[in-house]
This record gives sequence, structure tokens and C-alpha cells, in this order.
Amino acid sequence: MWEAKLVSAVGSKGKGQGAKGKRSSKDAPQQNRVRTVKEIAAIAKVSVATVSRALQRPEIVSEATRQHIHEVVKRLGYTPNALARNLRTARTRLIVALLPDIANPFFSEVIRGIEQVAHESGYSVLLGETQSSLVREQAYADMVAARQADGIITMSHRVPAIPINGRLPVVNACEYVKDPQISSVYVDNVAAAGAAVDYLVTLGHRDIAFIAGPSSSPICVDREQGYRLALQRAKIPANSALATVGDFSIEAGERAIELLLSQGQSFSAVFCSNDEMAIGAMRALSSHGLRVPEDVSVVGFDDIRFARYTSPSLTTIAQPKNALGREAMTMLIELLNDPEVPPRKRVLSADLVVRGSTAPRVSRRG
Amino acid sequence: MWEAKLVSAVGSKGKGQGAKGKRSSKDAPQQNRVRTVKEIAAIAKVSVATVSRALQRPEIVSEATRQHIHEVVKRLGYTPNALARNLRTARTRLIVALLPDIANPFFSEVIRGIEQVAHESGYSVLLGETQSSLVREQAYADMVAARQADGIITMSHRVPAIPINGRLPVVNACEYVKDPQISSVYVDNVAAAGAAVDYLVTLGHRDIAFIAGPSSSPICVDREQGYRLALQRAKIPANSALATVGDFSIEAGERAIELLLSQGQSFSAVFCSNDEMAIGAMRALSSHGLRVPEDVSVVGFDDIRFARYTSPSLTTIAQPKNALGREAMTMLIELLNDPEVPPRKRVLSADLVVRGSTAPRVSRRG
DNA sequence: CAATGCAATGTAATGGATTACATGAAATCG
DNA sequence: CGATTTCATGTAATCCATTACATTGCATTG
Repeated sequence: MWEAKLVSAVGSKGKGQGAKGKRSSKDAPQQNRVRTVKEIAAIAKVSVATVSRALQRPEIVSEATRQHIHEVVKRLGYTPNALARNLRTARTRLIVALLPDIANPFFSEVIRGIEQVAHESGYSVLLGETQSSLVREQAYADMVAARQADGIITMSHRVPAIPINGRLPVVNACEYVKDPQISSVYVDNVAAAGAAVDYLVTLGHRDIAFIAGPSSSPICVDREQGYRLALQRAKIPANSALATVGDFSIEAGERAIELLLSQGQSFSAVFCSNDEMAIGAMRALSSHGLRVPEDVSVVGFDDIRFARYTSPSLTTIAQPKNALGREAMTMLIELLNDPEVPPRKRVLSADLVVRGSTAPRVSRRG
Repeated sequence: MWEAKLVSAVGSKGKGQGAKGKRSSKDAPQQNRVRTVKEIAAIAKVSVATVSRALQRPEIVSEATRQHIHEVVKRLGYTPNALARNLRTARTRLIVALLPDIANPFFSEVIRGIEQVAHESGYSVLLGETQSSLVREQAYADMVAARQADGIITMSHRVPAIPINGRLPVVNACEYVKDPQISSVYVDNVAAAGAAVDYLVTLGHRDIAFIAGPSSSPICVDREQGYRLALQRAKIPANSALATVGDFSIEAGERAIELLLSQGQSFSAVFCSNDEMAIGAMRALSSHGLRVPEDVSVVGFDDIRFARYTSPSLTTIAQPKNALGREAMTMLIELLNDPEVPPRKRVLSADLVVRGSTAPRVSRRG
């Protein structure tokens, strides 16, 4: 009964059947789409198994049958129902990449790396923007528990809880999580930040301010440590008044500089935990009549696309963004193929890119 | 039990637990996760129907039963299999937003609008980056045919082919497509571009160059038309040598200026079809010793986040990005709820935002 | 008190594809 | 030539949740 009903609604071979207005079967001979293996099987006069096989593993079906089925499938525009397929096979070939903020250009290139590797291995990538909200992260993570996706690459320092047995199909990129069970890829933030500050030191700077990122993020802690160690190496006494914190936004960079200036701090260089804060810093400096780099040198971190186009262009630490993405996806695929592979923490290196926002320190400003 | 497990996995509080190695069923008494309604039903001593009802429509289950089932579900960490559910109900509450390029900050805000409305209506949004590739667009669109997503918001000027009957569950945002069956939301590009050029005219500019976007995109054609019409209004004869084309990238903006300058064209203002090309243009101008806005005024289009932070900050046309997203998602939801709603082309207005990159024309440079 | 209605729950069909197992025909072997 | 593989295909079980329809028990009503 309800079968018949459904078929007529969906397959609707019949005459007018007149769902909507006219549209008689004459002037709209538009073949109704066939939707199920069953129907394809009936039309091709083979069994559903053969249809399925012709589509999934063509080599085990005889040449003639295969061609015939493909012809029918094509002619009728049949697309297998992925839900049914995935339900049965328990895999989706879909992975979700969680990023805190699509507006942050840093992630774009990472995503591209992820997608390259994913496509090579027959996976599709869907992006979920979390806005660093635990709830949103969790919502996307639940897609894995609910079997709508095979795995997750998360770019925050948290690992969402996924109620499944065994290894979580999660890889962490750009950030890192302490959990030794979770594979991560990230750069050596201590070394990179150190290199940035070392460079400022070689330019003669000694009063080097620092704008940290959120301390909840381990990589920010590392960058700060890199800064500290570099000062130690240079035998520059740490001046905690020169270290401020921001939230990675352009505005935070501006505010940090406003704060330092209003406190009357003197510094000839600023190292920022990311490029956007560096952009904000540059802007605040110049709106206070301080020239970059003549009066104050500025160094960022990430090397986002716009870093090249600020004026002056930004000296920064270039993260291997594409490699981070590729590596993360590679590890996730390994993990999906074999839940036994041991988790790894993979550390890439990041290099200093010298551009126009840094210059040797000059005697004294003012 | 499993809670404890999870905590130990995530927070990694516990002792060794020794993840690998042994793992005999004795020292790993880890309760296997329950995965199906059936199991939950058995444990709760009710039928599968009751479990399903308790989860889907709690109000039709008696208070006591409901609480009991919820308790069991929670205790065992059961997540219903979304594939099975979606297969049965034939809806996923998932929509895919296709964007040409995540690196383009213009889309970020649009996405946010989409997500706001989506969440209000219980939909999740997944993003697909297409890199303007037809193949990629098609791949994501196939998810709808394969029933993995309910609908699509596309931000390009193409509508992917989806082999289904009736109305395509597709809405077009930011761009627009000719197909009258597809709803679109976009701004009045002719008027907006006109306003930008009108403004330059009121500043005294008469030699106004134009950097167009790809002509395959209808909105770019419109922006160009807006430019033309504004010149007509101002009785400025069109000088086709001043109109160039770019591909929306920063580099394209640079190249366009290089080209104009190398041709010896003289102009005191440039209107660019998007902000990134405007950023490139500013950079190329200043690297040729031309000051913005003293020598040349620059106007962009979009008002991306960085437009405020260039130096000088960029005068541009602010698209109502959030509204574009919200409206698109609203229309898509309407369409999903009722395939009969007539398609609409919704046109929003975009306003000029005057910042530092424009100034009155001065006598003559050099 | 029988009749009727309603609330709560159970049974089983259903969605669409995959695939283990079964079958039949053709090919290979001793 | 009968026995054994091999190949191609078919039949039916399976994945897991939803829900139409059936059933049961109890309250309401005339």
C-alpha cells in the first residue's frame, strides 16, 4: 500500500498522475529519474547484486553485462543512495576539518594541503567552522559518532569527545594536544619564535615587546617561551612589562600597542604571535606617529597571504601551511586504514621571512 | 564507566592504563559501547519503537519510561546512527555551502550569516571549497543527489547539475545565475559600482581607470556596466584603454596597474572590482612612487576585513555580507520545506564606505 | 456496566545498497 | 567422460533507525 504510494510519488511512471498542474506526460516526456538499484536491476533485467557489482567492482562482472548496466545507469541518471551504501559499509569516505575561523587566512592554505591528499585517496573534505566554540566542535565531532564522517582533523588544541570504542579517528593540526593518543602535526614554535627574536637581536634591538596569543593554546605558550629563551641567549633581562596578550585579532594587536604606549614603555621592536596582530600593531604604531621599521620593527608569525602586501610588508615566520595540511591528512588516512598505527607527534620547521617591517635599531627615537 | 574511560582518554588523568600492549579482557574491562537502538531497548527493557520515540518525540512517551531510557542512553553513551535515520527519513538536515575560495575573506562573513540562520532552524552547514572548478562543484553537488545533504548554497555563477526530479534544492548567493528557477541573493552591482564612480567624480576625477573581474561572472559585468553608466552620467567619454581585467587576486591588481603605467596611461583614480585587486593596485602604485590618495585615488569592492587595515585604509563598497548569507539560507530553508515556493531573485543594496584611499583630485601630478 | 476513546507501548515493514552464500553453466583436469 | 574449479549471476540477509499499524489497559461516558 504505502509502497505503491511512494513509488507513484517518487518514480511516478504513470500517466498524468498530475502532481501539480497540467504537465501531461506528452509535452513533458522527461523521463522520471530512477532512484534505486532495484529499479535499475529491473530495467537492465539483471539482479540488484549485479547492478551493485557493476558499479562497485566492475572487473568481476562480465564485459557485456557491465556495459549494458552502465548504459542504463547513465541513461536514467541514477545516483546510488550514499546513505544506504554508507550504512551498509560503515564508511563514508568523508572527513571533516574543523577550523576555528574561516576568516583567518592562515588556515586556507592548510586546508588546501588537506584536500590535496584527501582527493588522492578518494576522500572528500568538508569544513566546519567552530568559532572556537566547544559546542560547535562537539556538534561536528558527533558526526563521526553518528557515522556521517570517518574522521576529523581539528585545528584547535582540544580534542572533542567522540563516544566510540578504541582509537579516536582524530588528527590534530597546527595546534597540538597533550593527549599522547592523538597524532598531531605542528611546527616547532619555540624554535621559530626564538629565530624571530634572535633576528631582532642581531639587528641591535634590545627592548623587544611581545604580543602573545591566548594562553589556553599550547602553541602560544611555546612562542612565548621561544621569545623568553632568545632573550636569555642574548643576555637581555626579561621585562615582563613588555609582554602583552591578545586574541589573534587585528584589533588585539592595536590594543596591545595602545597599552604599551600608554604605559610609556619604550621598545624598538615588537614580536607578535601571529600576523593579524602584527598588522594591528603596525597600524597602531603608525597612527601614533611611529614609523615601521624606522622607529619600531615588527615581526609576525604565520606568513598569511596578506603579510606580503602590508606596507611595509611584514617580516614573519612562515609556517609550512601546505605541508601541515598534507601531513595531517596523511596521518588521518593511515589511522583510518589501520587503527593500530601508533600515534605520532610530527614537528615541522618554520622559517623566518625577512621583509620590510624590520630594520636595524637606530640610536634612539625622539 | 565509559565516562571514566573517555575522561582518561581525553584528559589523560589516569595512571598508565597502558593503551597498547596487553589489553586482555581482564585488565581492560572497558564496557563496549552500545551502538544500536536494539541494544538500548534490550537494556532498558522496552521496545525499539519506544526508545526511538523517547529520543525523537519525548512528549509521546510516558514520563517514567522517558526518563529511564534517557538515563540508559546517557549511561551507555549511545549516539543514534545518523545514516540509518537519514536513510529512513530521507532528510539529513545538512546543507553544503560551496565557496570558490576559502582564502577570500569576503566569504567568511557570508558563511557566518548562513550558519546563523541554519542553526536557528536546526541545520548544520558544511563548507566545500571548489576553487572555481566545475568538477569540484559537481562532486559536492552529487552529495545532494546521493542524499547526503539536503541542499546547496552556491556562491558561484554556475548551478551544478543534480539529477533529481523537480526543483533543485539550490540557492545562489553573492553571484547570480540566469536560470529563473534558481533563487539568488546578491547586491545591485550596477548601482553600487555606479555609486563608487559617482563619488570619484564628485572628487573631481575624470580619468578613472577600472579593473574588472573575470567576465565569466555576471556580477563583474554588472560592475563594469555601473562604471560605464556613471561615466556617461558625468559626461565623461569612455576611454577603453583605462579598463583592464583581473582575476580578483592581489597580484592581478598589481599587474593591471603595471600595465596601465607601462602604457603611459594617465589617470587620477582607479575603481577595482574587488578589494584584493585594490590592495594590489595600491601596492603597485606606491612601488612606482605614486602616492595613494594624493596622486591616485583607489576604490575597492566588497569591504573585506583587511580593507580597514591597509594603509591608507581602503575606500570601498560594503556588501551586506551577513545579510547575503542569512537571506540565502532563509530562502533555501523555505525551498526545502516547500518545493513549490516560487523562486526569487533578491537584490540587496551595497553602500560606499569612504576611507583613506580616496581624495579630491589635485591639479596635475608631476 | 457495556461501549468508546485515549494513552502507552509493541511488532514488523520499511528505506536502499552491499555482500555472504547459493546456484548454474562453462572450463579444466585426471 | 565424470569430477572439480572457476566464473557470472541470483537470492536473501544485513546495516540501523523510524513509524504505520496493532494491541493492551485504563479512564470516561451514557
